[in-house]
Amino acid sequence: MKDLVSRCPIEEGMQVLGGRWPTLLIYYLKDGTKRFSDLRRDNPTVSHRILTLELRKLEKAGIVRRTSHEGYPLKVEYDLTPAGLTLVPLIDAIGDWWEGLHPDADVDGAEKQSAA
Amino acid sequence: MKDLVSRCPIEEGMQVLGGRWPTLLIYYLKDGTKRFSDLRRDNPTVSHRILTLELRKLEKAGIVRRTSHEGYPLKVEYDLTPAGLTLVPLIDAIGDWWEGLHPDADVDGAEKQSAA
DNA sequence: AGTAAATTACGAACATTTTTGTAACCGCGG
DNA sequence: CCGCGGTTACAAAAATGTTCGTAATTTACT
Repeated sequence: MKDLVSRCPIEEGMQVLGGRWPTLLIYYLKDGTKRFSDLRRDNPTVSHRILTLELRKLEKAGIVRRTSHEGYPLKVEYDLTPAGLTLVPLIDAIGDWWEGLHPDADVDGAEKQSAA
Repeated sequence: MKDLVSRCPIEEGMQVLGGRWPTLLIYYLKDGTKRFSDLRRDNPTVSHRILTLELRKLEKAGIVRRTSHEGYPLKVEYDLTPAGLTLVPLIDAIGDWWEGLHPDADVDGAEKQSAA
């Protein structure tokens, strides 16, 4: 997603939220403050480089806050900003919408038996 | 966005809506039925191949409906399904949220003079 | 006690994978 | 011969992953 093609706030917002990780990260941060390594452990499928990049992007967008503590061992904490918190119900709504549209359809192919 | 890392409906929904085009297309279709070439003209920055792909993805997701008319010259019409229509206010909400978070901040670098 | 190794949170270089674009082609009618 | 609405093959670009290195402190081991 290199650049925008319009000045639509929807497009701008989706550029930040659009990828695979942003909503996931927001969801993990919903539970409260997390350290970088916590987030790494929470979703091991994201590389630390991308995790860093995504967190920075969310930080720059004003969705998460990064708090770097001085001492050693290093400690950096991430949590949602107030704006990030207000976003949560909105992406929740999209989840609900999707769930209503595709009721319990498993996209991946697991759990084939529905009525046992 | 190759595959999902969770069975979260939010992630599944975002996988469909996530790119640059889906929300744009939904917005153009909000105005009513459009032909393929209309959509091409509406956003000339998308290649026709990707437009086809995106439209098909949205169709498969149940967001847009594709109606192929028989005769010649060819005529294919696209419009939002009821589910697609219910989605509109949700992505609107995201746009509003973003706008509230970044009030008239131009992300691109244009109109530098704010207080003339 | 002294040294190697792990942890912590990254940054940078390079490799791979995924996405998007380009160009050509299709059948057919105006 | 172009336009409609695509599809296919190939090419470019973008996203993501992998690996190595950093600074300082704790832990592990001998």
